[in-house]
Amino acid sequence: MRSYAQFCPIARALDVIGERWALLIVRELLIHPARFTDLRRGLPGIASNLLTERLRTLEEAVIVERTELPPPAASAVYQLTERGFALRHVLREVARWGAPLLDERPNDDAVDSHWLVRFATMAFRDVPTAELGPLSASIRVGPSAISLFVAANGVSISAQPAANPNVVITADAEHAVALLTGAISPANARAQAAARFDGPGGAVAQLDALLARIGAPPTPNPS
Amino acid sequence: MRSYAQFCPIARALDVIGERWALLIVRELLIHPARFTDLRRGLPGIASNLLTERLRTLEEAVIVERTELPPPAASAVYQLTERGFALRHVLREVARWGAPLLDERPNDDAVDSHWLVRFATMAFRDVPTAELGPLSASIRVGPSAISLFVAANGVSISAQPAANPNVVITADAEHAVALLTGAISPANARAQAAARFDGPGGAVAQLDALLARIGAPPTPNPS
DNA sequence: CTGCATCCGCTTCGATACTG
DNA sequence: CAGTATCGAAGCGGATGCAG
Repeated sequence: MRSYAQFCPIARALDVIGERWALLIVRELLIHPARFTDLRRGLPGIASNLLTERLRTLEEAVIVERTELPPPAASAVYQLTERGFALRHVLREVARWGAPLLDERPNDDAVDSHWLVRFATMAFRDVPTAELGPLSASIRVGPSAISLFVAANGVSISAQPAANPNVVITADAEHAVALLTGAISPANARAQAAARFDGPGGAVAQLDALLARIGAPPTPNPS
Repeated sequence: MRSYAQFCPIARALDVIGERWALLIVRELLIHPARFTDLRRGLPGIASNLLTERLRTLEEAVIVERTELPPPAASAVYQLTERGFALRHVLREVARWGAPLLDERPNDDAVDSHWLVRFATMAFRDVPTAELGPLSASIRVGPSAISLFVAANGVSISAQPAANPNVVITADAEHAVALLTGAISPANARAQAAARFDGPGGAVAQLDALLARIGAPPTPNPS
């Protein structure tokens, strides 16, 4: 990409991550390391040569690392470096900003629940669940729905609908993303009628506790 | 821009703000509304037809608003809508991520202090200064330097060096941006030897108090 | 199958010139 | 000052080919 040639942290950042597809590749790798073909699956429409080129650029920028797997699986895996992983903060804000757009123009793109799985995976990755669960929950956002299974050893996420979830959370995309990125508390979301939690009070309380562990609200600073 | 056609808040956001120059235009407008030519000045290298087209796209996306000024100044001003202003959170994270890049490749782009003025302006825009100041400070980052004038009615920022600043803050770009976006406290920055505050203790304490009002540390959540 | 490289038509960008 | 018009260059998207 042509550089903006400006001595400014934003311009410098965009020199590296401003190219088409670059942030979406990072988005994919934020879930877990992936192979070339896995990435293509998650990025419908990308030309293979472009993916090759982007991966090279991201490797040069020390955002992505290419690792050759040992012989049994003669293949290469791409994963984020620490600097690449730091982009989760950028993507979190991009997602928060973009979520309302999903509610506005809900239905012309291919709809699958992959995006919800992604956010749930990121949200619950390192959240402690001791003393919580076992319980199951479903998150419904328009046509998308995923399942959560909370156990003492962590939260597992599935794109399949759960049989009989203890709690069903229903929200629009904006507030689902806000909940899953810690921008809003469950109580607050309910107070605004922005989310519904259907289920027995005890289970809802447990989910509240779980969601509260995702993180603090966004920085209120004016920068 | 061609749409990613994916039902995902990140992809939808990038459909709108992922085009070349788009976020830099928003960056300019975050300081204050600007006219076409003001924008060109802040975006060296942009072609005039591209700026025209981007402004139109951003207007359609309800990020930018075009306002015709009344007759005396027969001109148009571009300013951010609320949705556009909300992009400050995205740009804050982009800046935090990109700041270390400035320290790595310090010196091949045109260097001016405009970028520091921008961050300081954003940082101190709505910060209360009652009981603080009057005092002056200088922030030095490599070849760039700006001046701060703290008074009871607010903080004014200048790209000119102050004559005899009460305090001189010296830091690398990474930590200067971290300080000005509230990602790190002054005490913490000094403890890491990431920033120096030179001046009498009383004045430094006042600057500490000022910087502490910028905002809380970044959200620690793992999304 | 995975991980590319090459070719080609199309879109977007960038530089410059020009106009109300 | 605030754009529009033009045109070559670069980047993108899709198809295809191919080695390991």
